[in-house]
Amino acid sequence: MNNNNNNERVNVSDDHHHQLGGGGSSSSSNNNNKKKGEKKVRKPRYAFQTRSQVDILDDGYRWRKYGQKAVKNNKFPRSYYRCTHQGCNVKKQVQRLTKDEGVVVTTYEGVHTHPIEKTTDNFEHILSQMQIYTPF
DNA sequence: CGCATTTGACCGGCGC
DNA sequence: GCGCCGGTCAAATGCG
Repeated sequence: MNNNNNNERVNVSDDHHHQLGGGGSSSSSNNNNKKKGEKKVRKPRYAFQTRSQVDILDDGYRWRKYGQKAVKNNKFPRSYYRCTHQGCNVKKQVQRLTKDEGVVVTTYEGVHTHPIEKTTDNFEHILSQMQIYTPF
């Protein structure tokens, strides 16, 4: 997010005709790869397994869905959410189990840099049944 | 009027 | 080298 409306992507061909992915643009002279030497900020990944009927679990933060794609392993599509807070680049991934439609796997990436907005009573109930998997 | 949500397209990496 | 998979962005629309 961040402001700045100058978000124009350098499109060599302005063709807005549908083009198959992959082909088309590319093969251009690129070079400027300004990379900010950030410290190795490792983003821990936390996976929570919860039993819920809806994908939208309010854990007290604001989430904005930014994509939805179906994986081959799962019959249901995967939902991608992102925290809409300033400086809070936390990503959330929700996936439903094919075998158990009532089971939802929520994977959190990163850590929140701001206090919780609110604590949902339901959220506490979810915490009670949710199991945390931390492979890192 | 603002923002969150939705869909499509595209890119990038990896496998074969 | 190309194909497939997975992931993210981007614009438009609807709702509050």
